[in-house]
Amino acid sequence: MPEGHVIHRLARGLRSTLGDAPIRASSPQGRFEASAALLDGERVTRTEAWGKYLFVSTTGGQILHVHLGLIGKFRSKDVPAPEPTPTVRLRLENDGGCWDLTGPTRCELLTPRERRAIIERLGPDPLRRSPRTEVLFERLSRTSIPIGATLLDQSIIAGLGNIYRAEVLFLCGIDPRRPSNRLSHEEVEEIWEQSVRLLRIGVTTGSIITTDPAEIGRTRGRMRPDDHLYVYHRDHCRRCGTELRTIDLAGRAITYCPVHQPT
DNA sequence: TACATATGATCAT
DNA sequence: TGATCCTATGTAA
Repeated sequence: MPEGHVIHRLARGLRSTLGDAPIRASSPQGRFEASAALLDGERVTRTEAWGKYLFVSTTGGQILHVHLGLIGKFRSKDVPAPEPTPTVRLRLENDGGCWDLTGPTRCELLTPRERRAIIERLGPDPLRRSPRTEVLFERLSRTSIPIGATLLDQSIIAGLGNIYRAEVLFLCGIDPRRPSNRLSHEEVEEIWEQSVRLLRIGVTTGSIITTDPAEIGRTRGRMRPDDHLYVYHRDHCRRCGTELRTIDLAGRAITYCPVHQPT
């Protein structure tokens, strides 16, 4: 489930379980064997997430870069760890924990320069402090590409994926087809604030939850998955029941509510 | 069994 | 815009 919140959780999880002890690194699948050998015996010094990009630095100066893509997973296993499945590209483990990476779109060792190049081409990450709405507004104001498409562009805002883009636009009441440069300053601010809020909930809970429990009136106890979202992958609006519309933007399907997101 | 699908990005045309 | 990469899961045949 890789949108930005997952990567930030991974950064924390890897750091806290692997701690400062030397790690064993291996590539049961074989495609990362030579690089894994360079990580083997090192200690993790830093883990960081920038949008959906994960970096793990080690004492020996290695920088591991992982991007999960659409189907990648970095799973935590209890130690002592079970035999890895044949698809595990990379296993990192020590007495504190074990992590199995499968299906990544990127798994590579980078130089500091290469790492910097990746980070520099990313837009502001709502889960980080630094740049804020001004940067986002400036970038959106330069293009007439629909806002539903630009929110997926990691060089404009880093960390949102196909679920968050649909839910953020719903909560902001913005039609995804609207040209990016026709958003008001206030609307861009709200997009940023909602992104920050929702991604933080994602980091805390591990799930993408955008609905307000008070509104949904969840039947006491835990929410059902069907209660988590307003529009993504739904047929009818979770708020008003209206039949939703689905269009293609930036090569992916986005669903919106014609009532709450008027043209 | 086989196929469709998925919370992504890149590269070729 | 389309093809491609990578894996796991659910549904259809």
